[in-house]
Amino acid sequence: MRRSKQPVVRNARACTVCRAAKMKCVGAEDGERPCQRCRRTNSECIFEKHRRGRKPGSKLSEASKMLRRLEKGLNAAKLKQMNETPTTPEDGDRSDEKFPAKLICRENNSFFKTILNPEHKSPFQTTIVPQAGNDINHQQSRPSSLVDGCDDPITAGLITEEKAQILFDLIMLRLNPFINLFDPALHSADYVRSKCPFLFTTLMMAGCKFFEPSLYKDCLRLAHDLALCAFSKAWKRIEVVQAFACMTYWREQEDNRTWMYIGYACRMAVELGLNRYVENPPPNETDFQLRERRNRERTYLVLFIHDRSLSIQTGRHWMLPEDEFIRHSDTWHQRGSSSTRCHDVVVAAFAQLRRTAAETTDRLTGRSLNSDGNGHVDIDAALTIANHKLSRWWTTWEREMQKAHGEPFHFSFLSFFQLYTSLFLNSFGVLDNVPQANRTNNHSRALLACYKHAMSVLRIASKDFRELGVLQYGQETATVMTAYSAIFLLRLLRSSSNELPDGAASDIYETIAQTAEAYNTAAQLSPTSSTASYHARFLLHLIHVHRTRSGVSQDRTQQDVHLDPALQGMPIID
DNA sequence: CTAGGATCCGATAGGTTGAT
DNA sequence: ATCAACCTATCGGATCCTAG
Repeated sequence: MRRSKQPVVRNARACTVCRAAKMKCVGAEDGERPCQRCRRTNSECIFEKHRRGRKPGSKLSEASKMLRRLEKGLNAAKLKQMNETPTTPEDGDRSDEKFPAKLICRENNSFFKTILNPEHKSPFQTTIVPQAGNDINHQQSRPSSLVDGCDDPITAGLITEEKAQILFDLIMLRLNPFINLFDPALHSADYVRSKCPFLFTTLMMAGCKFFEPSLYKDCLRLAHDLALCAFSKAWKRIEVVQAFACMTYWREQEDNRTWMYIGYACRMAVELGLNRYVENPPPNETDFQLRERRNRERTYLVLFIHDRSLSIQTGRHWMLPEDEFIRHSDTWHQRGSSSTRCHDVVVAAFAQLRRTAAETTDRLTGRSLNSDGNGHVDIDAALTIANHKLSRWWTTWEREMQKAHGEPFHFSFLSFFQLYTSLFLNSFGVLDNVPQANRTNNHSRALLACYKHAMSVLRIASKDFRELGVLQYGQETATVMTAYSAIFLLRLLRSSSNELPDGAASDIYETIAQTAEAYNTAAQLSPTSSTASYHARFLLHLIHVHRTRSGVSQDRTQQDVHLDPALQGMPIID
């Protein structure tokens, strides 16, 4: 094209409005005034940080690399090499202390390496290579009940329609409050089944995990078959996005496809335009259309939240940007039909919580534009702002939840995530490598905040959730949060016990033990789900190792390091 | 060097206005 | 009502840009 003639020094930036309009963005060069288009249309002229360049661990690029290798006949050699190379989280350099995955992996590298581990090769990657270039669009409106030779639990004869109804109700009642992805008024068993057998099967699988253990294994197999089918046939619809998300919420330890599933779901969500922001919904929209639109929006928000949580847990870069839709999500819960749903309040609240967390993390790790340009990061200032925002967040969302007539669970749930976020962010202010003599007031303020928040996280799990009888239904994220809190507390005890309040040591031990006990009780309630009992043993193991290391006997430490509660079938202490 | 996101040209659809 | 002229929004796709 003619543009290639001279170097065209253009600003290389377009505001969100021009970007959406795909038009040249002129008139905002000074960074002060809005651009011509925004001035004309009277819209907010916002410039976002660009996201160009390859993303770390891009699955698509892996797939196309794989294709090339196959073409060149190097397939065998490369596969062999891959099998020999152990999976290593690649970015060892960046703010190593702060991401839960890194902390948890060091404390106990066998239990969590599967939960959080990013990179294991999935069978899909090697067996199914997406057909690059082949047309995408004609699969759009599929699947109906028995597609492509894949059964759902009903056609497979595992579950009767009546039982499916009951399971569905239980899922909506017990599991949905943790993920807030579904609208029971829209998502009936029939609706989901007619829309997408993959989602239907995935939900049945989750339901069986807790309420019909004898069928769990079979349903899980069907769900995996359908996931494979969804990959290979490139099904593209919102229910597939939801199904992939659901595949990760209550997964087993040995299943390490979280990143791949969520990555795929995020990509599809964007391709489907689930994040399309409509300021004014069409005037003649029926209630059903409204629910379907809200369903799309909710799915995107839930994915955004999940994506950011994973990013914080693992230190990987997030996939979904903070776009216009997300920026307007603080009132999303109010834009439903008549009365506000508590579930929607949770979704809107969490989206804001993630925004604050992301913004602060960027600032703390120096990725933000706001740091002073010399690479210096003012941790204390960033934490002051963050803590202020977090307490405002709580005031706002406690009130919104009251307006929506939330139940005790909803308040505990909001608090659980807020406290964890506070813990995570304030942990940036607790620097182990600074000698105690050089530590400042800010340091001990952050340290005490972490102590308080971590204890509260564990108490919500061990008291509130336990008393409500819902601990076992919590998704993986909740387990990771309690693990991180416990590990963090024990680390504080080891490195800074003299800065903690009196009796902190016994309080910490007791609280972790109570959490373990609560998980143990939860485990009895859902016998096929190994997650809760593994987690209980993991927590007890932490205390045990900590006591052994810091206490009298040190001759068993070597052995303890290799003791893995996830693999050993025995209780660790009494 | 490459993948994939950003930019924005240019074609076009659809709306508005004024002359007939 | 019909039509031309003009205006604006939309979006496919060529090209540019940047991180891995």
